[in-house]
Amino acid sequence: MKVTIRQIAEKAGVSRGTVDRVLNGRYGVKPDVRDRVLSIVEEMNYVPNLAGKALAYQKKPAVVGIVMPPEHIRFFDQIREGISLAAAELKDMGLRLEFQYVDSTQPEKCAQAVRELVNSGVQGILYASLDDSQVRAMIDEAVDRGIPVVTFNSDVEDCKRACFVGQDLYKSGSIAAGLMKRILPRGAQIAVVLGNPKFQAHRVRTLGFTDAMKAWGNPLEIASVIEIADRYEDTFTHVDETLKTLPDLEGIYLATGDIAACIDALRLNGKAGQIRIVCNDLLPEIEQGLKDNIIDFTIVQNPEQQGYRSLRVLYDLMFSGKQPDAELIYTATSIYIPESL
Amino acid sequence: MKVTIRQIAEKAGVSRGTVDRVLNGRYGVKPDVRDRVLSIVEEMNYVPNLAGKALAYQKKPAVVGIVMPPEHIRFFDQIREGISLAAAELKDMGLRLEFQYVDSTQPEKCAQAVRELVNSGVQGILYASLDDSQVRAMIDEAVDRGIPVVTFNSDVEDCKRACFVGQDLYKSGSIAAGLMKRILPRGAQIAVVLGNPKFQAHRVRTLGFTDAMKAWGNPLEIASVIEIADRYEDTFTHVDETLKTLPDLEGIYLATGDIAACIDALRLNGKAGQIRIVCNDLLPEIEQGLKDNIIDFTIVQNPEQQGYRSLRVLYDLMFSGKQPDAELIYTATSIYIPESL
DNA sequence: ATGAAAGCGCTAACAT
DNA sequence: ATGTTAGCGCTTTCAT
Repeated sequence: MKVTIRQIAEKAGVSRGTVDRVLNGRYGVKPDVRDRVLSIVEEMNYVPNLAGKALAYQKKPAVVGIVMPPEHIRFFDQIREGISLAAAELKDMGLRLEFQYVDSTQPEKCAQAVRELVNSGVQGILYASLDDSQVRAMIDEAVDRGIPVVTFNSDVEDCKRACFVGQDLYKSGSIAAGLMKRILPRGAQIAVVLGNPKFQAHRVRTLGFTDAMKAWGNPLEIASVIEIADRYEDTFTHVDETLKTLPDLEGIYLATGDIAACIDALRLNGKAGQIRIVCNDLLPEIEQGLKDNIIDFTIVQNPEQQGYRSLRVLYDLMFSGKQPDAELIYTATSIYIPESL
Repeated sequence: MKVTIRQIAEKAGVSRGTVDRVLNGRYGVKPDVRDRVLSIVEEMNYVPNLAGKALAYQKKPAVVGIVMPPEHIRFFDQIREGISLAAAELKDMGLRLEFQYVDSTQPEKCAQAVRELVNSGVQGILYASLDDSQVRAMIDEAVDRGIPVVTFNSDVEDCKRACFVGQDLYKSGSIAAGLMKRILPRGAQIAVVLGNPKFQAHRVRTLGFTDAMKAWGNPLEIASVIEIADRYEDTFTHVDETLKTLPDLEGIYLATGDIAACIDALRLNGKAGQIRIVCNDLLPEIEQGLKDNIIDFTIVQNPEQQGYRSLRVLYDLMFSGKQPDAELIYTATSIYIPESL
């Protein structure tokens, strides 16, 4: 049978209330009693019963603050679905979600969102927004105040967050390289649309791609790396120019960037369907591109799983004190073709 | 605030005990009281609180019986991991797992396993074994006795099971076709190793593959379909013979069958790495084949997710009475290349 | 046939 | 500083 606080209390010769105080770090316990209880907890391998906790939390559920981009960012739709699924499963487990939608281009806004959550008394935070020094500082403060933080989809590095749930970006780049190598003849010219080097995701994917190519002795020729291609116009202009400069181009890897712009540039140059395209994620325009046989492969990062797992990991942390299995929890990276839809 | 049995009881002018009896279909409630309670339950949109239920079930947890192949079948390792993960999350939710490992070639043994679980009083069953008339009959009996059954990984069709959690086999075949089409030149000769037509998985995958090819106007020539290739010897002999008969063969799709045998046959014929191979799943020999660049692509069905979701769906069914979202719950079908490992 | 009440493990308000 | 106790929602035993 499982160990309960009652048994701990008996063995320690104190009341259940005291054990509860010790376990939840509340003030008002003599240090020696505290230590005795803790050692017994350790010795008996006590793990709290979640049903019991959940029931006790019914009146005032623990609040999980979630910082993420606003609802019109479609990429986050699937992530939100994953969060909803986990939330539905945890509906009676004593937690309540509080969303903070922030524009992820503004560092202060992001840090401010975390600050507000902390001040409003949340007991756990899920964060998917900008990686910035102000944000890092706020996350560290939250953790110091005993509020666990889990980042998802895009990480905040070098801070005290418990873990990150998201994609292995480097692997994503390597996979793209592997695909290109398989579908193009040796020596073919390709271009890489890096996107914006300020973003870790763009950089690391490109690195994974170029490293893999190098490791294979460069079976393909990376004839152009297009940077600063974030918005439609940038991307269109750059891709259009590249297509004109490099008439023999046979493939494009979009580490990210505006896919619609790339497709439009291809179409305008009469190259749609002729140049092999590998990109990331599964937005509506990418599904269309796959169906139209303009995009050959897209590499997906299981966003629903990212939402689902991050909430579960945080719940475990908050209610069981269970540390995540790893600091970086990667969701499966898989390859989609039109037939996958 | 949530509706509780207490509120139902008040509104119906009965005691909580009576409401409980009605909700759990226990005998000893006058029909008119019963109806009144039920209509109020309906009207107030009552959903049981899982923490409350879980706590009440602590003393004698509900037993989930799991019928699956024995532990030495490595393919099920990942599925077992998924089940374990779900079980860990549900550890305090009032259930206990009871495994029944059966040889999935023997219909009576499989049916018998289900029978024993039912007789031993389990309250839910997870089944992943043979699809057979005896099994179907036993599953129907279980369901008639109020014990929900969920099949996973391989379905049992035309029976009263609540749902199936597993792969979309037809899509898996189409994806294989899509890959072959992309990596081979038009008109190339390929072979399909069907495996054993007795198994639905083998048949349906092959059908998905050939249907897709047909729909595209047969860009590749299916020069040979190898049946009855279950064990090493069969597969080796057939593939070896095919390689000798068709010297121009450029690709092989293994809907299933013994991959090691296929690789050995390729090696002995000096064709390893020259003929493009697409297969299924991620067994150790397939990982090796990918790394050695003998296998080009493998199509994976997310077995861990199958284990995880099937247990969660069954739990919802048992404790919330929540019907699954669909009768067929498909886990993601994704494509792996060596870089995916 | 139905009501009353104890108990599942934990928390928190109240006592001491 | 520590003990006591009343719930949290549901099941189940014991009365009636």
